[in-house]
Amino acid sequence: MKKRLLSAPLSLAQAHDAIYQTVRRIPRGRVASYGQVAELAGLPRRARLVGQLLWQLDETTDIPWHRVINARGEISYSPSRGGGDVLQRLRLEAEGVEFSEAGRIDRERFQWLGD
DNA sequence: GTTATGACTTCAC
DNA sequence: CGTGAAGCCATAA
Repeated sequence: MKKRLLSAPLSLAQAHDAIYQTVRRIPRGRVASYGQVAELAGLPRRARLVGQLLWQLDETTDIPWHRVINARGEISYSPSRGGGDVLQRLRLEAEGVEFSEAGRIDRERFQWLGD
């Protein structure tokens, strides 16, 4: 019998699809963390995979990638994003999401709780 | 097979 | 609230 570890029922292709579908469900003006997206997609502990997938998206995608933030309620800034991180904040503010002085989002008010 | 890296998360100070 | 260390998982070399 083949070794079977906990919960890996999906192939990578299916996992990617599940994550994209989940991100698409995030309502306008709301945000979700990477870990939350992974969990809602049925992929617990795959937060880093979510980030990796979003990194592959181009500018013409219809996926609201800007509504995905880290668990601290903050945008994940990184040199590898080439300025895309700044764009993320602008897009969120355009949807009515407020940032604290420290550049953080109040999760109690703006985090998406699911459906 | 091992090692290093990263749009992450959690816990301990 | 800020920092650092450890854990985690997929990918690339």
